[in-house]
Amino acid sequence: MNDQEAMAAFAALSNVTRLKLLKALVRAGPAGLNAGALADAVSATPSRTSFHLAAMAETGMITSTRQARQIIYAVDFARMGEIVTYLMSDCCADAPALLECCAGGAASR
Amino acid sequence: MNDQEAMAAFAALSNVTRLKLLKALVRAGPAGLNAGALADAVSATPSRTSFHLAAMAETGMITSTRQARQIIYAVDFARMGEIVTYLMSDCCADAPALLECCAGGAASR
DNA sequence: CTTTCATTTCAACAACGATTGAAATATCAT
DNA sequence: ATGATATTTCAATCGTTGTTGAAATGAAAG
Repeated sequence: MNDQEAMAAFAALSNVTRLKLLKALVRAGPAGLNAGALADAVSATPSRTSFHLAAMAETGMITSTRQARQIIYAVDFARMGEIVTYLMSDCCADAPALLECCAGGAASR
Repeated sequence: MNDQEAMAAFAALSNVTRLKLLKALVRAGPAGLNAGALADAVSATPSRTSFHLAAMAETGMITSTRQARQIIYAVDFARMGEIVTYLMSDCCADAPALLECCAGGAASR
């Protein structure tokens, strides 16, 4: 994960529709959801949903696989991990004050 | 940290100049750096630098304090921690696959 | 092979973000 | 006060991103 990839990932996270899509996909887990269901979940038109899903897939954050007539999207958790890691180490140089939030923070709440 | 604040933070991270500024400020640590030094560090005009610093300060990512003629900027590490935490828990629901990157990942590399 | 369903692509337009250079503000020294 | 330094603000411009609805693609069913 280089700076450019990371920036693209952050850009993907800075839009309401895309953030909602990610949350819906996280909730769905590895099984994923099809485009139509996602459009419903985030109350967006098919075209708008497709546009944003394509943007997210471009960053590697999510994957897409065709299943008959539908296209199933799912979170790539490994890739999401890379993004968090980038933010912690590459970007913030493993600042001690930041590592705390991880040690006792996210995991335990 | 709510969704809107988080999105603003991610937007702040999705621009080369701002990412460079953050990295420079992380390197500088709690002492921070003045606007001029930051402009030099990231090879940007004063006006451009000021514009982006204001955007970053708006998100709470950095703080600014006047010291005589200069304005010193510094990373708010607690706030950065909140951003990481948001990404891990609020956004990704503490997905097990993600927590790994934190447990053995960022801290040890 | 036509119809139906699911999704994407496209073109047009509106909204937003970034860059530039010049002018304004703030602080200190003479 | 005047001048010098540090930084911000402003208006103009430009490129990028988001939205819309209509048309195109792809896959299955009759």
